[in-house]
Amino acid sequence: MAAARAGARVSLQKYTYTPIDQLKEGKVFNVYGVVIFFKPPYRSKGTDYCLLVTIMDQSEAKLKCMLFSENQETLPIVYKVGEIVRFHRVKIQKFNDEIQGINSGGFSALVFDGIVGSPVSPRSTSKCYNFHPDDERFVEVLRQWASKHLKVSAPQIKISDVESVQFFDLLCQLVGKAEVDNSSYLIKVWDGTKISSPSWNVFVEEAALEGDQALIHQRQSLIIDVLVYDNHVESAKSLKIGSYLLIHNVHAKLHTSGKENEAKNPHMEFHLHGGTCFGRGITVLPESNSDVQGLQRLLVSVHESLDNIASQEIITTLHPQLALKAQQDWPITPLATVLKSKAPHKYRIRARLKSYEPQNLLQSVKLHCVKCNSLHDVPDEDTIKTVLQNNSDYDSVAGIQSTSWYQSAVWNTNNQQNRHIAIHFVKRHDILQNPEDTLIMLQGGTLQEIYKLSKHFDSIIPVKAIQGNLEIDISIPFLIQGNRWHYGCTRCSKIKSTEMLRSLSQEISWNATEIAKVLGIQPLSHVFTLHFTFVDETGKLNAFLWNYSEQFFHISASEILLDNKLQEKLFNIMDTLCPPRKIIDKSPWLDCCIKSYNTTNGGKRQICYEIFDTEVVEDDL
DNA sequence: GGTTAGGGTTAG
Repeated sequence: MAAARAGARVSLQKYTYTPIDQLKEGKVFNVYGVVIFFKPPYRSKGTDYCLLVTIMDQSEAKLKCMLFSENQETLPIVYKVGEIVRFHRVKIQKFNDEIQGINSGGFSALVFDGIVGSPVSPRSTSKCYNFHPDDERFVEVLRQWASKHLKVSAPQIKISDVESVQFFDLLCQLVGKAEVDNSSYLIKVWDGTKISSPSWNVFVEEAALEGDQALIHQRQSLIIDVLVYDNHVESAKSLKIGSYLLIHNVHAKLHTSGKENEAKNPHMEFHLHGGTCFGRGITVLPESNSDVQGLQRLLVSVHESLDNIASQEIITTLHPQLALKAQQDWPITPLATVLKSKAPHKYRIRARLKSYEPQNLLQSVKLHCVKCNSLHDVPDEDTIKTVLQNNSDYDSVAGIQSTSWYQSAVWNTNNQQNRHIAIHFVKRHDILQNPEDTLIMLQGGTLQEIYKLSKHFDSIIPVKAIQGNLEIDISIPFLIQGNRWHYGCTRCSKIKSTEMLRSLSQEISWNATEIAKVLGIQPLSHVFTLHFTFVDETGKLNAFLWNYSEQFFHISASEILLDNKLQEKLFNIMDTLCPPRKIIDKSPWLDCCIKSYNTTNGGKRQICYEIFDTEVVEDDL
C-alpha cells in the first residue's frame, strides 16, 4: 500500500524466521508463509474481530493463525489466497492436536501480493514496521516456491462465467444497496460483464434503494443483485456506493421454481449466505489495488460503449407490455432523469401507474374556464335541486304570457301542492318546431322533470322570472342538451337577458356556443382532472392528466356524468392501467408523453408534469 | 488481562 509506505518508518533490525515445521508449542516465533486459506475479518462473540489465516511455507507444513483485534482495521490486510504474509511474534499453542498461531503482545504483520516478480510492497496497518533487504528476497523466494508447488490462485470468475460455478469470489463495484429485512440486505454490483442467463431482481421499495437510480437503470442488464444474510448485513450496510469489493464465496443458484409457469423461466440468484464458511464475507479493496485498476479500466470502457447504445433498446425488450401509447419515435427517459432535469421539457416515459387520485373517478370531472383558467366542481344534484326549488314561484308562473318569439304553456302538477311549471317554446322562423328540434325555456321545473324533458326536447334553458323578465341562473346549467349539461363561468360571464335568444331564431340549429355567446355566458368545458403517480426502476413521478384527458380516454367528459356505459368504460380503463390489487409487478407498463412546466405554489417555485399526446390502447380493454 | 474461534458451504 503506497499510502502506508509513504508514512512508514522503516528499521533495519534483523529478524530470524522459523520454518513452520519447526515451530514449538508455548513459544513465540517470527514466520513467513503463503496464504492458502483465510476468512476476512468477522465479529466474534467476544469483544474482538477475528481473522483466520492459514499459511504454508517451503517446509510444506501448515499453520493456522487466529488473529484477534478490537479494531477491524488493525488486523492484517489479506485480500486473497496466494499472498505472502510475514508475522512477527506469533504465539504457538496447541488445539485439537494441532499447533496454531495466535497474535500476542507485540504482534505485527506485513502482507505482500503473491505475483512473481511484482514489486515487494508491504501492506501494513501500523505506520512503523521493520523492513530489511532480506525481506525482499524472502518474499520473492516464497512467491516462486508457491507458483511451482501450490495451486492457490483460483481463476478470477467474472459475472459472465457464473453458470459454470456455484461458489466463487467476485471482484466488482458497488452501484446500489438497500435494506430488505433484519436478516438480509441487498447489494447491486457489476463487473462490466453480462450474465448469460436471466438473473433475479430483488424487490425493494425504490425509496429504500441507495445509489444513482438513473445509472442503475441504464446498466440494468449488467448489474446483479446479491442478497447478503445475517452477519454480512452489518458489513454491507457500511459499504460506500462506488467502492470496489471482493465478495467471497458468493453462491450462484439457478432458481427453477416448482410452479409450472415459472419453471420455463429459470433465473440466477446470488446469495452471500450467513456464517463464515469458506471465508464468506466482503472485503473492500482500495483503488490502488492492481486488480481494482484492471476492473476500473474495463468499467470505463463498458460505460462509454453503453452511453452509445440506445438505452431505449434495452428498455423495450425489458417491458414489452403496453397499455398506453405515446409518441413512438421519442426516446424513453427514466423518471430519475426527468426529475433531475429543468423545465420546460417534453419526454416519453415508460413506467407503471402506482396510484391515482381521485379514487372516485366521477369526482375527476371538473369544469374549466379557458378565459380565467379556473377549475370548478360540477354542481351536484342536491345543489341544482335547491336552486330550481328557489326559482319556482307560483305568482310569476301564473302571469305568463306568450310573446312573438316563444309560445308559453303552464301546467299545474296534480300530485304536488299547487305547483306550476311553465314551458316557453322558442319559435324558429316564427314557427313552432317538432320537440326534437325545439329549444324550450323551463320555468319552475324540478330536476326530475328536466331529465324527462331533455329526452324529448333538443335544448332546455332553465329560467326564473324576475320582474316579469325570464332570466338565467348561472349556478346551474344554462343549457341542457341531452346528456350534455352546459355550465357558465360565474366569474367571466356577463349575463344578458333571454330576449337575446331572439337573434338566434333564424338559425338552423340550437348551437351551444352561439347560445352562450348571445346570453353573455363564458362557457365552461368539462375535463377529467386526474393525478397519476408513476414509478419505474429509477424513481417516482407525479403527473396531471386534464387538458388531454378526453383524447387519453376516448371518452367525452361532458357526457360521462349521465352515461352509465361511459362510466363503466372509464372504470375499466383505470382498472387496467392500475390493477386494484396493488401488486405493482402485475401492473402493465405504460408509455406516456409528459411535459414539465414551472409553477409557483405558495411563493415556492416547483416543477409540475402534465400528460399529453397519450392514449389508451383499446385492444387491451 | 482474558475471551472470542478454532476453515470444509445455505438451504433465505
